Parts: sequence; structure tokens; C-alpha cells
Amino acid sequence: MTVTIKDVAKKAGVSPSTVSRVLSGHPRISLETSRKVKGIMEEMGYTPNMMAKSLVSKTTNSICIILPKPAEELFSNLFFMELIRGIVTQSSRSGYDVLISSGANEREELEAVSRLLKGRRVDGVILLYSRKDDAVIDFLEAGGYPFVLIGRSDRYEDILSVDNDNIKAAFDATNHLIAMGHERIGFVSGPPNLIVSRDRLEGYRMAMESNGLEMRPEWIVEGEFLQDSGYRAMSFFMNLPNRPTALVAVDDMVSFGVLRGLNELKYKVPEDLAIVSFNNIPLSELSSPPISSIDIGIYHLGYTASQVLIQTIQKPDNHDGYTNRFVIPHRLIVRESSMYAPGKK
Amino acid sequence: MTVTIKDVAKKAGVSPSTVSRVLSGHPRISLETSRKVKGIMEEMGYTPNMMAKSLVSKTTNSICIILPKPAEELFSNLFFMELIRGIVTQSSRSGYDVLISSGANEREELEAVSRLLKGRRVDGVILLYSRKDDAVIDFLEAGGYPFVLIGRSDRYEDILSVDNDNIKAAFDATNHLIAMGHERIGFVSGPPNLIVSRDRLEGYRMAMESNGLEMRPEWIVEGEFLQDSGYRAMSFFMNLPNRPTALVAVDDMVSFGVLRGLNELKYKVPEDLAIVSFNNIPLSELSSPPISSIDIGIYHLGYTASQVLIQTIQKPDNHDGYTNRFVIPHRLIVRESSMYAPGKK
DNA sequence: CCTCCTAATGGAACCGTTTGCTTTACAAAG
DNA sequence: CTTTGTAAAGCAAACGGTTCCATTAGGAGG
Repeated sequence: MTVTIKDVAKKAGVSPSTVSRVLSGHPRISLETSRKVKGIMEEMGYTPNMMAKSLVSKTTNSICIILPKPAEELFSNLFFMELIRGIVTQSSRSGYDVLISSGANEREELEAVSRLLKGRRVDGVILLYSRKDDAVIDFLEAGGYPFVLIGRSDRYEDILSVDNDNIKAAFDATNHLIAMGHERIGFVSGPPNLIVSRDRLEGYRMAMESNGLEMRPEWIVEGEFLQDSGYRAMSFFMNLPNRPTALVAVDDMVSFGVLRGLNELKYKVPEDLAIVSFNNIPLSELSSPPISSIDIGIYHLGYTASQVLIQTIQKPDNHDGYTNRFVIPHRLIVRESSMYAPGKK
Repeated sequence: MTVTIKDVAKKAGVSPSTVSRVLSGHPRISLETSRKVKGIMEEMGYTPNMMAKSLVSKTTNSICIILPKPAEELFSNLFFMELIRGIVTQSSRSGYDVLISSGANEREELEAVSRLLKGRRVDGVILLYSRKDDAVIDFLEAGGYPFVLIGRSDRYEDILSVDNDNIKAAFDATNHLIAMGHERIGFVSGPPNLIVSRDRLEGYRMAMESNGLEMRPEWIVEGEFLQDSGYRAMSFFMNLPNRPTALVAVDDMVSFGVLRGLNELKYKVPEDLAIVSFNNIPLSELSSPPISSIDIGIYHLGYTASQVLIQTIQKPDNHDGYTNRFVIPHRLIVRESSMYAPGKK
């Protein structure tokens, strides 16, 4: 049925080991034999059986991405698609296949990771989130499995991770609004157990403080990375007696919610409220008005994560113990949503 | 190091075959033995090696998705992510892993598919596009590999595919505009080599004809699934002496281009031009005004494709030869962009 | 009490590769 | 002419499971 290494060997009049060696470019194979065998492989349409290969080599040439459960909802968030694109592109260049998996909850995720890694189906894992405490990370560390985190982990300092400098990014975003003349600036944060939320909030704080601006507790609201949170935050802010003239939102999707709400209430952006948010998903420039956003290089995050992971898989000993956090540069893209200098109060 | 079936067997004082049978729920294993072995597996942290299993069973319990190169574009991103979400969710429910692969061109795609399928790394494939002639499809058919097409293929009538009834969808969209009182309706199509473009155009034609409405050739323009096409189509239409009062666009992205253009020229939507388009991507409801769109159930397309594929893998003979085209229902979402009844001429 | 059936388990071959250890053949060296 | 070295290729044992074909031990039936 299928043509195996033995069939090729028989037809070529050599032993299976020789064929195998031809395949892997073993040095001690005569050019003549090599050519003949290759010809026959071509002729018979031979393709090596990856399963058999993996079984003996204990290596699968594939990695896996774990999508967190919230990704189900956030999935529409283009963020993940960009990441996946970066990962798949780089992995494919390195000759690795990418498996994508998700679980309904942490237990299911752990189960999946365990099954894939212990079952020798993948060589390593990319985690697309960073929660505070994570059983999956514990498992990976304990088992000594290669893995890379996209995002930062404060609990585990020695973990390989690819991330942005979110503190600096939020600092830049806030400073931009301040430079435009805003003094009352609100902040819409994400879930407090995500480190990215905390980092961005921290950057906002630093910018406000270093400019001697007042920070009212009611100007900071918590939400999700979803439109809805923006919508709610907006209506909360706009009803405040001393409402902000600008806001920083933790994610572009939140901005969309804000925008929709303001639109319904006939407010103008950026005149009534200026907005800057994060991630610069492709939609940011399509909304009306286009949203100023911090481009965090999502594709690049994925690309780098794959690179780092595969390197680790191939040379686990090459790790110098110092450079385990890779920081992808961000940059502020100014668009209409923040192009307005308010009259000083 | 790793715990194998033999280790478990030894510790349990049984043979490897017995352990294997416990694992697969073989009927002729005593309850007592089963319990004991399961206990030991748990205790030793045993996880079956998928590679070894696959090697003998000739089955991998995984499928693969081929991302076409154009997936790099924005429209595709939203679309594909939804699709992937549907596929991954359903596959995971059926106990299948999903591998995601892409190629820079058709040759690379073919190479990947061939390597994965012949190399026994996956059991089947989902193709996320439908070009007119396709070497990958030829390969899959010739090899008798299980695969499902998302989209329709006119050349291969007997291929398993999951699709919408795009003709009917376009018919509905156009009829909606007609019902609102429009008589001069334009159509912005997509690339003519995509079947979806042709089907939607056909539906538009049918609706116009069945209502006895005039169809001017200059009211039909060809473009891509991109904003730009909408922008250009808009300026073409608006300069016509007898311009349309409404238009049907083949994709939401096209509508955005139209919207932007109309906005620049200070035209009002839907008063000066009403719009309906296809796909109902999340942004459709965020634009101003929100766009009426045909929801084609993208997630559902993916979900069903996975279902059909896995069913085919598991029971290849179960195919009745008739139902090889699965049609996902669409529905029109009416929003502001078409909520206006023009004065009759 | 012997035979036969059946439930429960063991033995061993096999899935398609890789790889350490030999073997072979020949040329150079002694 | 024997020894030694080396390049090229073959043998066979893994890798971790599955499964067909025994084998064993009771219990039922005669």
C-alpha cells in the first residue's frame, strides 16, 4: 500500500539502513548510492512516516499553541490571529508544524498540555497569556518542558517570555495625551489578574504622577478586553461631574465600545473625549474616527516566540540564563481620536 | 525516564497487552484487573505515547487546516479566525487535534499537504478557500484522502464541502433593498475567479429580474474584498448621471470603503445611498452608520466542516454519495445603513 | 471423571524508522 | 604476503504500543 523505507531499499538493492542514511545525509554514503536511492524514492513517491521517525527520535518537529478560554470570546479579537500568523510563519520557516489547542478551563488546558507533551506529540508549547498563578506553567516547569510565554510573569522570573514593555507603552500613551493638553485623563483597565492590565495601569500612573496631574480613583475603571467594557466605562465617565477629557483604554476593542457609546449620545471624538488605546489591531484605523493606538508588534511577538521556543528545543543547553525575557518594541500611532488640543480649564 | 506501558505492566504484575486492553476498554478484562491497572497508571503518571499508537493504528486523531496565502489580508483575518475557532472547538470535542499550516504559494501548500498526509501526520484536511483549479484538490482526490472544502467548487461536484447558499443570500439582500422601495440598485462584486463572487452576482441578478427592475451594466462593478474597491466603486457610482440609490457589496470591507468615500463627499447614508453587504464581520455594527449585512455563520461553517471531516475519517464508507454539500443558513441583519425608504421616482 | 467451552491473560510479531556495532572489501603499509 | 586502516554498507535491536494467536484455569455438561 504505502511505500516504506524497506520497499525503497529492496528496489534499490540496498539495506533499509542505507536508505535511512541517504535520507539524513549521512557522510559515509557513496555519491553513487545516494543518487540511485534518491532516484528510486522519487520514482516510488516515498514520503517518510513521521510517526515512526518521531517514535525513535523522540522528537516531533511540532509545537503547540494553547489558547486560553477567554480567547473564545476574545477570539474575535484580531490579536490572536495576528499572533498565530507570526507563529505559524516562523515555525514553518524552521520546519515545524503548529498545533492549536484550547480548553474550556484551566483544568482542561492542563489536561491538553499534559497529553500533548507527555504523549510526545509536540516538542514545546507557546502560552498565549499570563495569568498570575497558573497550574499549566507549574506543570511545564516541573516537567522541564520547553515553553515560551507571550506576556510577562512576575511570579516566575526565570521563565522564557516574549513581551512588550507595557509600563513604558502606557507611559507613552498617557504622555501623548498630556502633551496634547489634557489634564483630566481616565483609564479603562482590563481584568486585574492579568499582568498586562497592571503594567499598563502602572505606566498610566507614572505618567500622571511625573506630570503632577491629579489622579482621581473614579477615573480608573476595571473591565475586560471587550467592547462592552468600553461602553459601560464611557457611560460611567460621561456622567461624572468632573469628567475626563481624554482616556487611555487597555485595548482597542474597549475603544470601539467607547466610540459606539459616544456616538449614540452624540458626543464628538476627539473634541468631547480623546482616546488612545493599545494593540493597534487593523480595525483601529478603520473606525470613525480612526483610533490612536500603541502598536505592540503582535505579529512580531508571535514570530519571536516561535523563534525562541524552537531554539530552546533544539539547543536546550544554549540558554545563558540571562536573556530570558525578550522585549518587542512598541510605537505610538497617532490618529484622529487624539488629535485635538482641549482648551485649558 | 518516561513511564511506558511496560513499566505499568511490570508494577501491576500483568503483561503489556493487558495494560493496553485496559486502556482501550477491551471487554474481556476483569473488573479487578482493570481497577488495579488504572490505579497504577494514575500513580505512575502514565500517558500513552501518541506516536507509538499512531504508528500501529495508522491513525493520528488530528486534522489540519490549510491557510491560503491571501489570509494575510485583513478581511481574511477576521474571517479565518472565526472559522478556526469553529473548527478547533468542534475538533476538540471529537477528540481531535488541529494542525495549522500555510504556504506562500500553491506549490508550497501542496508540499505541506503531501508531507502531512503521506507522512501520516494528520488524518484529513480542511481547505479554507475555493479557487477554480487547484492542484491541492487534485492531489487529495487522487490519493483518496479525506478532506472538506469550505466554499463551493463547481469543477468538482462530488467533493465534500460546506458552504452558504450565496445565490439566495444575495437574492435576499437585494430583495430587502427593493422592499424598502429602491429601484436603482448597484452591485460591487469581488474577483471573478472566486465562485462566491459569481454566486452573489447571480443572486442580485435574479432579484432584480424577478422584480422587473432595470439592470444597467454600469451599475455592476468588479473589485476585491477590500476597502479600496468600495472607495473606487463609490466614486464611480456617484458620478453616474442616473446613479443608484442603493447598493449591494460583496463584502463588508467594501462597504467600509464606500462609507469612507461618501463621508468625505458629505453624502449621507442611507439617505443618499443605502448599503447592504455580506459576512457581518464584528466591525459591521461598529461603523457609523452600522452596516446591514448578511450573516453567513462563519463559526458555524468551521464547526460543520470539522464535523463532516471527522465523520468521514471515522466512517469513510458511510458516505451516501448524495449529501456532499452542506449548506449553512444565512440571515440578513438589518442595520441603519439600509433603514430608509427613498421617495419613489 | 473427562471433555469442552469460555473468560481472562500472556507471548510475540509487527508498525516504519534510526543507529550502534559488525562485516566486507580493498588499498596502503610493514 | 600478512597486517592494519578506512570507507561503505548491512544486521539487528530498539522506540512504545496493538492485536492475533495461544495458554491457563475453572465451571458446566455429559
